[in-house]
Amino acid sequence: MKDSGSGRHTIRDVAKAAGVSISTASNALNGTGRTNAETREKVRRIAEEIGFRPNALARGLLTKRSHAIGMLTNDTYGRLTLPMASGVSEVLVDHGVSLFLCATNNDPRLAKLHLEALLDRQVDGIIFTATRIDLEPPPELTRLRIPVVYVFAQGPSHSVSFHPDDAQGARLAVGHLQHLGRSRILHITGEQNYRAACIRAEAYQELVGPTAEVMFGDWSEEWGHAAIETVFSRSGPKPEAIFCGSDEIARGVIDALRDRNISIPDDIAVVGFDNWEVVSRQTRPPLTTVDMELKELGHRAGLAILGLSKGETVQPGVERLPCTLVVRRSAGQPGQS
Amino acid sequence: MKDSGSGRHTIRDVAKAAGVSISTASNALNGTGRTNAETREKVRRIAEEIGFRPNALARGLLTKRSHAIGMLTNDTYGRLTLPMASGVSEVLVDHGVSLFLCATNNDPRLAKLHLEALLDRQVDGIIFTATRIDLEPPPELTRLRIPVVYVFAQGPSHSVSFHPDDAQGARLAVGHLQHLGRSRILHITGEQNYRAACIRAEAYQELVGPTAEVMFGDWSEEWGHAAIETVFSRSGPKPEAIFCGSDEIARGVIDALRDRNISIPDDIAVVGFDNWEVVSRQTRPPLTTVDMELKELGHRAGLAILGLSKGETVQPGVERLPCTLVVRRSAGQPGQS
DNA sequence: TGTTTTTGTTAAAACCTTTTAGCAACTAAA
DNA sequence: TTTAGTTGCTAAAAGGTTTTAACAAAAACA
Repeated sequence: MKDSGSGRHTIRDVAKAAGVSISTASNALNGTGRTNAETREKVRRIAEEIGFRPNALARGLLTKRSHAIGMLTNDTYGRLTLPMASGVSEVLVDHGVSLFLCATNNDPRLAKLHLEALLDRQVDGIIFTATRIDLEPPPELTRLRIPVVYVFAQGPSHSVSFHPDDAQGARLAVGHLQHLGRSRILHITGEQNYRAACIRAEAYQELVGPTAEVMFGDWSEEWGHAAIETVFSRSGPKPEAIFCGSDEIARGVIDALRDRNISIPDDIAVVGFDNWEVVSRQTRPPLTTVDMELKELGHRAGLAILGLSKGETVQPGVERLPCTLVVRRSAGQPGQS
Repeated sequence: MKDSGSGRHTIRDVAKAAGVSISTASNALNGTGRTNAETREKVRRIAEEIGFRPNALARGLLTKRSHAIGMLTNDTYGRLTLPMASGVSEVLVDHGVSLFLCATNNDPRLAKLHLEALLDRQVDGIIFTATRIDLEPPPELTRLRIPVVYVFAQGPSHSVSFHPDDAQGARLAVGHLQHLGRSRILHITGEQNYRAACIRAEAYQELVGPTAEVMFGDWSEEWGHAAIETVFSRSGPKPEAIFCGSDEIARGVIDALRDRNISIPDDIAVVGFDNWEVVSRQTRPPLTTVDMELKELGHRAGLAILGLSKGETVQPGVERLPCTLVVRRSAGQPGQS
């Protein structure tokens, strides 16, 4: 079975080898139209034999579905979007859909360039991702004729978006601490211009009540250190527990507490947020933290964009997916409530 | 200018509006064939006006160049491949080429699925990435008619691949330590079945001579701790400096040394490898470490696959890109040699 | 003036597939 | 035996672009 010119076999080769017309071959392979069972089998066998695979470009051109979707991500492959993207990819590949990855580096010019390229390629849909709240999604996105799904990001009012349930996650963490009998609970978290930080802080305040105190800073380990410095350089009662806005912050907090010979969790219990294992597994003691189930988030977003691109309707609005609590040793033992 | 059916404008719309034939429009837009300067301008102006953009599927179908390349990556978005991928993407987008991201999760079935999808889409080339040495690239890769570039991974003998120059990076680190007057230098590194680990270890041994000692383990912070435990639980002279195979290991090492009240860098100087800023910036003291210039690596790989896909020839073999040393405080002050 | 060259334009083919409409042959009903 | 319906197959159109070959008109040459 010799190559004909360009390389890959076309459906024409299959048809010729099977002694049928191109249309029959197509029908047989796709199970469309009317075909004799016998010829159908024959065509399929031959296609298999010569390793025929349909040209996705030609197919897409005709059917107007490219079976590709684009993902625009503004942070350069942060640890949030990537496990999520992996979840998206998992879902898509099972449906024969491929994923274009576009990193925009927060550069609007680049975002536009990527978006145009995606449209030129006739992608069936776009997933837009951004963690910062102060960066608006490009307004062109709302005027597209293809579906858009937002993850971590706020789309326009009638759009479809997926977020971790930050409030529920915060309640999980705080509730766990309260259940351990701690009542003076401090919240050390990241930048206030991240919506997630605010939502978590609010849920925390609601649960803790008047003694609640939120310290905003940035998302770094350093800030965790600095915050502890502040707390211990001022007078007044010290907290019995600290709920941190990220695992990195928690790591800084834990290190700073250890420097002060404060026992964790006996003197102060600590809970993080992210379950970024490379951090949460390595703190001493290992960190009890909130897992945002990023992969599942990706699954859901993938299924949504897949459905939308097929013309199915998907419940619009913000869907918030539940977080889970991963109990390690920085706040109560697994077995001890 | 009304939408015609499916949505986007076609070159037919441009031609009609400009009062010329489709071929003239195409020639004018692409600068091919012979066209009167005046008509050329007119066509271009009109195309701009109505926002015409050529359908990449149709173009690709005809020209046999899809202007897309695929990236097969076996580790689920590790911190090595991703900055690299970002570099690839940067180069590609400037040439109007898009990137398919395929995460294979070390699953050969998934790898095959992704590879087939990429071929169906007529990608112009493939970048294959894998950090583990014990996992062979799928053998199908060598039989493709499109170019393949390997990064971090070993391709077949006559293929094109890019690696960080691990040996040079190791020499940079060890040389720096020696320059600071340290001679008893220990090397604590990761798994022996990573080629990078072996190369670095060898370069280290060559430079340090008979007193060299390599401790293989895994790539975790925990192993850094454990290694120090071992070193200090046995008799004999202690090292004056430690060259670590990764920043994570270095972090474990530094923490363990601090626990023992050993001053860094005065008693023992420490150098890492990776410059993973989220780690290296946060150790106390901040970590002097080797940067593999991953983005640059991506640039080079992107340019290579781009050139190859245009039919240019690219020097085959393994190209190793120089690492740089980032001097922080864990091994000598910047100003003090 | 007649011949060749150059210039600007275009119709048509090609890329590979899916889908529509139609054709022939056969079967079932009248 | 005619009519209607079914079955299996195929030619042709369509999708949007690039490219080839051809054509007319104008320009250059003899």
